[in-house]
Amino acid sequence: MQKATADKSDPIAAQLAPVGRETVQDRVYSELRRALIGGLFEPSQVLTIRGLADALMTSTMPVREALGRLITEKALEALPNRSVRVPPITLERMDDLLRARILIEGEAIALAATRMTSRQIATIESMLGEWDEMRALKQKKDVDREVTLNQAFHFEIYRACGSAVLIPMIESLWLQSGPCIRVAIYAFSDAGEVDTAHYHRTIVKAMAAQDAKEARDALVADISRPFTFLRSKLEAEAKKGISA
Amino acid sequence: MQKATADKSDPIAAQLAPVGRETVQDRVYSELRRALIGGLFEPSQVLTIRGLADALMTSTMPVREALGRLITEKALEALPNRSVRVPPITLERMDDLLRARILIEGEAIALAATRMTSRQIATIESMLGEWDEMRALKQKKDVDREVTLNQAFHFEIYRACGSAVLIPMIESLWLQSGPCIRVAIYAFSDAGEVDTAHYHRTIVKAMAAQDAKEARDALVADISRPFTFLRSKLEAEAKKGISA
DNA sequence: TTATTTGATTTGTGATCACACTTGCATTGA
DNA sequence: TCAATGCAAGTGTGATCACAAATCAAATAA
Repeated sequence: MQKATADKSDPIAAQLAPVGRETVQDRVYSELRRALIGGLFEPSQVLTIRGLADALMTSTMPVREALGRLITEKALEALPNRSVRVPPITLERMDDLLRARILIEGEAIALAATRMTSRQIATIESMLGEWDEMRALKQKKDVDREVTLNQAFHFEIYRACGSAVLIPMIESLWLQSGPCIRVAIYAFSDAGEVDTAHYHRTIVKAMAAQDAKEARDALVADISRPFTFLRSKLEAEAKKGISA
Repeated sequence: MQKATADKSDPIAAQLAPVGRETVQDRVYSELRRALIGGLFEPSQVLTIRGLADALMTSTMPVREALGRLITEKALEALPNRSVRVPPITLERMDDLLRARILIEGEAIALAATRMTSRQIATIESMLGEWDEMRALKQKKDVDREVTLNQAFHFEIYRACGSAVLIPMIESLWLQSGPCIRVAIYAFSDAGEVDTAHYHRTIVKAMAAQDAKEARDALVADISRPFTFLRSKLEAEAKKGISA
């Protein structure tokens, strides 16, 4: 029908952009999302529409829509000045985020534990090797790759939980805790060893055994670590910097 | 200049809208949000930007931003046609939503159980009276008022949980389950008695006793009811309407 | 009659413009 | 010297326009 005519009249153009031509607005949204999860923006940093539009080489229109969406996800914050910024880190907010993540991601991994196929388990198992590989040449602390790999590992599991409701909520939580995590990972690198691989190994073992409770506990230990670390760091700073 | 002259020439107008002039976009967003939670849109209904702009007496600009925000909250659905619609009801989605609501709202009420002030408990207790009052003159089934009152009751409790992370998630869940709930309440009204007040009374009793476990159980019973009812209704329809 | 094509209308998307408000800086006054 | 006023640049918001894609309808051909 209409599709047939389009195919007949211009099959080549249809081939070039066959399925879902992505809109500029989606591209901008994904870009900002990735930057936020990766912690490329600093907490309390203010973002301007025109500034981002220039940086992303587009007009203001897609940017303002993307910012609006990120604000509703609480990934950004709308100030009364009508300007938007990355939410600042506070101890209360960190505890709040961690509690929500334990609750929801814990539920997701428990669901996934009984649903993951051996194919999917093999996938996350293969990801463990990349940590060792990265540790081998760790003269350069590649924080970006750490963040990316960690994200891929977790969401490969969460996707298996089979809940179209929980997964977007987890994405929103990662978006909100992104800036904190980046700060924590930097602090980690200074402090000592990055033993993410160990925690992930424990998770994989539990998933392979289809042990939901064990998997949940291992996950809680994994995601709590950067938060508790950053918490002690912030408390120490607050103690010595009360004057500020 | 333009501002100074405006302020000097018309200080009274400045008084009338002094503090937070709300943007049109926020008004549109709130409006659509209320309509969705209240179930004023039917599942699978498609919404057009220009149509809503006309209905809300504004241009397309605020509407498209509001729609974008609602899509990221999964309150609306973006079709590959680039048109948006209210997500259709499926059994899988209903179960998914109910599980998430039990998980998150259950946690919120458990937190609130230990934090509610006697002032807040008095508030929700006073809300019980409104149910009786409404039942007294229930010749006309006022679904809108039921929805509003139910929402006010629950969120008065959730607000007390003290989590700036959980509450937006609960709002998102209500947004997503709004269309289902409306259908369920209509079915309720046909089927028989609306005994929401009984469930709410049990909740208030648990909150007054600061019994987190009891409160969670009572809440689960309350929010599960419309879902299980609608579920059986949908299953019956699916059984007899396989041909369709 | 039915299927196909073609043209008109509708719709989303992106860009641009106009306006109001905020912010920051410089000039002016005490 | 310091505070206050006034001006200018910057920013968000809303409206409008231009364009491409989709949808619908009528007309035509098989």
